[in-house]
Amino acid sequence: MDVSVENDRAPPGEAAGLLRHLNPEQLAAVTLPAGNALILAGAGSGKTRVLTTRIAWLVQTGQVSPAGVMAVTFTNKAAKEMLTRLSTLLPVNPRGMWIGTFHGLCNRFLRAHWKLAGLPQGFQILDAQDSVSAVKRIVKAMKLDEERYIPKQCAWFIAGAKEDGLRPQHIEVRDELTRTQQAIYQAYEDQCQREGVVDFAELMLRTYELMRDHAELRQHYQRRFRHILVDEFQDTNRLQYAWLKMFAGTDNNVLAVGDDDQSIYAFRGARVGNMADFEREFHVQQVVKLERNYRSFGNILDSANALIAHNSRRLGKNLRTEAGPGEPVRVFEATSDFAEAQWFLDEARQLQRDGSPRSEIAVLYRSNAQSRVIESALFNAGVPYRVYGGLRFFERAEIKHALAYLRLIENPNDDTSFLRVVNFPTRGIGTRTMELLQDAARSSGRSLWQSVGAIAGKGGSNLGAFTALVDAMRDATRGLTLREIIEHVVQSSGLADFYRNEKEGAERLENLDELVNAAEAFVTQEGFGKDAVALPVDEQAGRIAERLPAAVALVDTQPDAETGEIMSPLAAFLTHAALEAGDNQAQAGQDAVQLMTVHAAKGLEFDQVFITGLEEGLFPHENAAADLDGLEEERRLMYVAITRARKRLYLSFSQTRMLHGQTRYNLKSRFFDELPEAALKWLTPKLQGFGSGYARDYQAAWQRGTGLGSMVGAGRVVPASAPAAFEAQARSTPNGLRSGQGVFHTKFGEGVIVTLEGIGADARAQVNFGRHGMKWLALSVAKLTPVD
DNA sequence: ATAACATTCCAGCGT
DNA sequence: GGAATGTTAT
Repeated sequence: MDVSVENDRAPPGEAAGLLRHLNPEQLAAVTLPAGNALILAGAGSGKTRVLTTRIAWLVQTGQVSPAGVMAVTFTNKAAKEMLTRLSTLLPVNPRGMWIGTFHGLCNRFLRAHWKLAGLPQGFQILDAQDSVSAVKRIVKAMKLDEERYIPKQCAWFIAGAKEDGLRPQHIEVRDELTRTQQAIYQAYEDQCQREGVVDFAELMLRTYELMRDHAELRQHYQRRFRHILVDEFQDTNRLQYAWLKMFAGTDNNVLAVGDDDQSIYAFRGARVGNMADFEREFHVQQVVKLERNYRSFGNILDSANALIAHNSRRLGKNLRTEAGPGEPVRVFEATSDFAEAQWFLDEARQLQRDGSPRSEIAVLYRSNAQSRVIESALFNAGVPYRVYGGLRFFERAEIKHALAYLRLIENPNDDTSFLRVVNFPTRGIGTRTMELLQDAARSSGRSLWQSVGAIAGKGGSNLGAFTALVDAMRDATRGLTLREIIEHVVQSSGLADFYRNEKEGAERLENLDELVNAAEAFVTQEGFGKDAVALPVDEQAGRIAERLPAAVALVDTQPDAETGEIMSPLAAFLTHAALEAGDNQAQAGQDAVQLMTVHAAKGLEFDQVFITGLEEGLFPHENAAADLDGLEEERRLMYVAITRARKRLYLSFSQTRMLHGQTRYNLKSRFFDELPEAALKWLTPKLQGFGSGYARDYQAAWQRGTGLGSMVGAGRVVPASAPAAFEAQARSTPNGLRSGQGVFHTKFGEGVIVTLEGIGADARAQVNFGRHGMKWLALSVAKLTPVD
């Protein structure tokens, strides 16, 4: 099925056609001569186009066969987009190439070499949740204090260690804390190995180690992938960089595309420094800068450029456009998060009336919790919207339950899945029984499943029934289609009945139906099985295998004699579910307003973009604003947000906001001071700040309209208790100060009163001074001047 | 063993 | 304002 290179070698004319629409810099990047190269690609400069055209050009000019290409991305979306675009550029089936996310490619690699990697053939992948609960079990089993060794933090520590390429024995033990962390890491690793599961970081590390330790394997892959292209290079971590070196060897060509100004993942180990290291260690001769922006108008770009100029340690890049200044950047100050949402709603409606599709209107925010207020406003107004992020489809509880049964069918030793559903729906297996079982498993070093027999006499009859149930599922589903398997499991597990009787179960039942649909879609997706095992297919057709030393079995797996499948559809689907958490809402196709975090917006663009919640403590986030590195990453995040907009950009902030269930008073973000005044248009009077007229009107309008906020249909309930925030704000004290008031302090500068306490000489105020933090001040001493 | 209730903690981004 | 835990009553 793979087409040989010779047949695809295009006439020169066709290759030239590929290049027709490129600007000079893009053209230079696409047609770079052999060698390693770095492309500094600014936002909206046609980065994906350059990457895909480069691949197509290399193939069409006969410089590489499709099988010799590896292209790595971070997100599934980016990988998919690359595949789609390539298929329009090339007459070749791009399946011969390795195109995917780092983790997806590692999965592919480990599926082919599972034996060599010391994994069971049907190894399963733990997502972040699973990983935390696995650590939790360890901490419990080791009888450690869960307050001190917080499972989430331990999981974070382990992932961090792996991303630095460190195994437990490499952890530097300095004190009791690190000693215990090391022990937890070791126990976690043993447990994963026993259960035949790997977490995300393990996919990367195991692949890296396998390449490092097996010369023949390494040579094979280094001979195969002549051209390696890496997208979003600024987001790579230490391990990914080492991994890349391992695949690249010394003779191959690596094209790294990145933008240091869009590095927003340092918090999870990304090293922008990899770009400089790459330039040095890979002897990069050519650095191409793409600075021509085809996305945004001038005012938007001016804002982005001015903002990011406040960062130090940049590689240096300035976006420019020939599109003219366009609309000014509009700035709005709201009195509350509710008012902010209401204002957005009004603007969005106006934009719609002016002819914009809803899907071209995006609301961006720093953290997921902020979506709720905006959702309420849209929901009450009946405006369709779509939220990205938050709870993803495969992360929903009911879906994870169903997947757990399916995983047990594939691999009964998966203790995480066992624990998830052993008593769900409830079948009379309580904590006492489970403790017995876990003790038995621990002392014998076997899985929970294997230990069921050991405690058979001690009230374990229900346990026996459970394993019998799963065994029966396995028997009953043998030979069925994936769809039938899932339908059967949802029924026979009792999940369907359970949710049918639940009050709020209707939506969960729908999701379970949706799971069946997802499976169906997965199966019909062309060549799903091949995707997981493309390597053997390549080998069968290819020439490369002949050159391989016999010592290394390139592929551990023999295809099923009957079906030719190397992986069962079920196993493949479970892998898919773990690696692609999926979208959270399946309202695909409908024209809807887009809601997402700034992180999720990276790589996307919209005609109209609203960046909301631009307040000190929120954006920049208080956990990041403390040190320079953190602050600079926040600024890059803001840069990413701004550069999403094509035509119009709106920035908004609010004086008050509900957070942790209570009202917080925030100052406007320092980023406003870093934007060019000439590009901005304040919709509310600037500097007059607190309680300005426009904002009040919106507030009043909101209060009039509320209370009617009845929700239609089943689903979430939207609180109608917004005005509470304003009562608190309006409450005055005898000395003339009130909470929510803007004040000036000679030392700390501008701030907002958060709380007032005490009377007379005892009167104290808690004031939020933004970047100077929250202070308690004695009013008899501190000189606070009202600023509005 | 389980359901109903009370309490605590959290809300920072993702493969 | 919600999930996830801990506690109590059946």
